[in-house]
Amino acid sequence: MAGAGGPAPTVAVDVAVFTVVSRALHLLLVQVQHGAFRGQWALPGGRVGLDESLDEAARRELAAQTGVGDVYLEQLYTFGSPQRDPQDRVVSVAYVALTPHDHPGNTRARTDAKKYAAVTWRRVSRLPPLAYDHQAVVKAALARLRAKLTYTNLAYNLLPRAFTLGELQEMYEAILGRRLDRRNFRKKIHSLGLLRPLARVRRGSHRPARLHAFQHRRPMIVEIL
Amino acid sequence: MAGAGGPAPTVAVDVAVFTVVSRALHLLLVQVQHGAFRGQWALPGGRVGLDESLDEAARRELAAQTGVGDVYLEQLYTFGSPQRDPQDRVVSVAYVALTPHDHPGNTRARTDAKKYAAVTWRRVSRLPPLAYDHQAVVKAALARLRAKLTYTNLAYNLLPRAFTLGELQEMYEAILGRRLDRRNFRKKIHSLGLLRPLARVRRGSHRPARLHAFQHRRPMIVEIL
DNA sequence: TCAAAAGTGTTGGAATTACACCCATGA
DNA sequence: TCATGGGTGTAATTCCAACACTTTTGA
Repeated sequence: MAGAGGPAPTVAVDVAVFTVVSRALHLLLVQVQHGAFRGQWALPGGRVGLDESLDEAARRELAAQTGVGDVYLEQLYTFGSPQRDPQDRVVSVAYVALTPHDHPGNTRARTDAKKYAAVTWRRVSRLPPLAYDHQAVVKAALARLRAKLTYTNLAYNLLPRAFTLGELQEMYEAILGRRLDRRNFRKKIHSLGLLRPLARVRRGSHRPARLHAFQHRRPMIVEIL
Repeated sequence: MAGAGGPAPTVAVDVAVFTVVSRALHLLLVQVQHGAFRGQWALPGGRVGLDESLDEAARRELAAQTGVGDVYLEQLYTFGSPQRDPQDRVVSVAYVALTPHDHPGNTRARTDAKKYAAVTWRRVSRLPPLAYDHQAVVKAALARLRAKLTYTNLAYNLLPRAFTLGELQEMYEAILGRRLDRRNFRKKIHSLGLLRPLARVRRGSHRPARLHAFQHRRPMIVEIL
């Protein structure tokens, strides 16, 4: 608990960043540059510095490796099996992060093509093999995401400012992996008073849909489903 | 993520062990032996070794410092603020542990008086000031415990093998901090089929109460309250 | 006029809450 | 006999799940 000791594990962070693109949940991956897993895909992350908190380290590594900033960030679980990294002993604090697809912070990962060549968004349903124990991390992150969507308003971190009720429902269906009854869904959302109808509508080759925004853009405990 | 680097935080574990003694929730504390917090009370814990997992480190430190073994153990959260330990940078993986009051593993903490002089069970409602950021750890541990009691059968880790329905209800009331309706509580517990009535009864200066045991002594997701 | 998504209520069943009296024992 | 906790059922309410048709627009 105090004083300097013998050999010790090092501390890293790994971040599972999710977003919803065209009705499908996507995960942000980077290509490993060094070591035994070189060339494989992995979660962005890296060593924790001496003078930064774990959250700060997660944000720093995420921005440095992918250009994605200003995400919702939540600590998930700490993975510390001695065998998880074959080279040396790394204890990794895993994070879940959420960001809207159209957010300026994450489009950078696509536009600055040279700098972020080894960065990609992949559909969660079609992930490549992942380095380290990152498949287990992603599995835990998905479970957390699914659970928290049902009893919090975290959805606001995945959608743009304005959206239709249909888009909100599609997002829930994409993440939870099941269909929801449209009438019951809207009834519930309305009764919770989470949303504010906007003046604008979204047009398409069908009846225009009213746009809505979240009343509050901060985490709240709300029983949604 | 790979290779050896510069100065790095060290990794420790801290364990918040709860039990229920005479209708009150208790927490296991140890006296700090070295450093700035010497003499103050703290959660048992210590450095993680190179060749052990985090769970193993938690069990090892718990047993070494308090003699308490064979507990239910669950990772809680990782605390990594640079200022949490004034001496050096320690990232601490916090655990919640549960054990029945009459369990052999924890009575050792009381009987081997010499070896475990600096170990004590304290009522959660009357905790002394704690070293490091352990007050925050305990707060998070309590929140986790309260939440999980309502949707899992973890209660079996806090009660002896055989108990009355009244004792089970008292345990819930002690931890959740609110009274429960006796008839509704029993109805719910019975309908879930979690318990097995035993032949024996508990006697007192009142009508004897039937003893029960948990049907399964392993973690299960069950909506209890 | 057609296709496509938006919008809207009701009903039956299930689950939850509130609530009061008698029972068996030891002192 | 009294004090103490053990044991039980019902009615009202709330919550949840199932279900279909009309509307508005662009093509």
